[in-house]
Amino acid sequence: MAATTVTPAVPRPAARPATAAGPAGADTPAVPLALPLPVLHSTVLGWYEANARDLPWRTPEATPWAVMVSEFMLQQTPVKRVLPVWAAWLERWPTPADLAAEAPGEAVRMWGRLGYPRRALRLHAAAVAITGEHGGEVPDDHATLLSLPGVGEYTAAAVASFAFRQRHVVLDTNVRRVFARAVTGVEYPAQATTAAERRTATALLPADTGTAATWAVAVMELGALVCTARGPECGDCPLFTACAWQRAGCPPYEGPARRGQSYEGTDRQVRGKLLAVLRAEHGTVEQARLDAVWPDPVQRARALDGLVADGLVEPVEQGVYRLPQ
DNA sequence: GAAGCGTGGCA
DNA sequence: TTGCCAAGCTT
Repeated sequence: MAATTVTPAVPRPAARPATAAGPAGADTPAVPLALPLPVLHSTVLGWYEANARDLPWRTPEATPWAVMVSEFMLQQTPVKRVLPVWAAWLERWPTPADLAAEAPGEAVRMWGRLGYPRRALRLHAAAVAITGEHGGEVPDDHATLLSLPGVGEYTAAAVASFAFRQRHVVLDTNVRRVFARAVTGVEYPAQATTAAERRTATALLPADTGTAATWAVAVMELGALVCTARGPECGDCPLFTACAWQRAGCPPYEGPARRGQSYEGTDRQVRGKLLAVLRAEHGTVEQARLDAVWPDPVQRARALDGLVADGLVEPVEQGVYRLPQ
């Protein structure tokens, strides 16, 4: 990093637009901020050093497996709810082989109420693959990580970056929002990740490997703590004066309506209720117990069929079910 | 590319 | 209260 002192205050940028698409438009990488790259890096990294949360999966003692478990659990679930389950999970299954030796249903049970229990099944399947095909060690390269069940582009980059300190573009919802505001000048990113976003993130990634790894987690943390979806704390933001959205006067979001996920009355809700019964029961469960959770028999049957199809529930005999063995 | 997939907290 | 959001992945 440059010898310049890391100060919270950012030099006041020139009076030209913060973002300038190149002459060729969308195919040209956006010019990142009205801020030299080294200054941007030291500003965000300095902020991170002073404000990062002490999360257990960020400690030096955290194994790659511990990092990977945290990434699975954090897919769409807030940190606060993940913390206790993560700790219990790693106490019980300190290595992939420990989990792989158990029935998948035990993973579903331990998952508790984190939501999206298919993640538990995929984490178990990933542990089986790691144990059987990778010598019991979490793979350290992006492509191999990507081949594991439940590991997509984000998770592969996150594990490679956080657990193995590699240099990868880590694009999650936090990072996308920070760049949407600071670089592009809009309140929210598009629904799906675009090539332009990836170019921007690539252009901003520090060249040094170790610095890049810290940068990735630092930008995520900024999005999680300051540049939040609702009620961002712009007054506390290290990028306040450089932020394109701020300089544009914080224009409200204008894109298509962000899809709200309805829940009440959906199959998802029924699946959740059915699985809650199965999780609480350590043996088999009779049909009548399941029938009690939802009045509509058609929807109930559809939800149960879906759970069976997903491998989250195992039919034992006619009218008897259990978590998968 | 859009839809489906849990759950809880907060404004 | 209701709607929105939370370190996405799979089909």
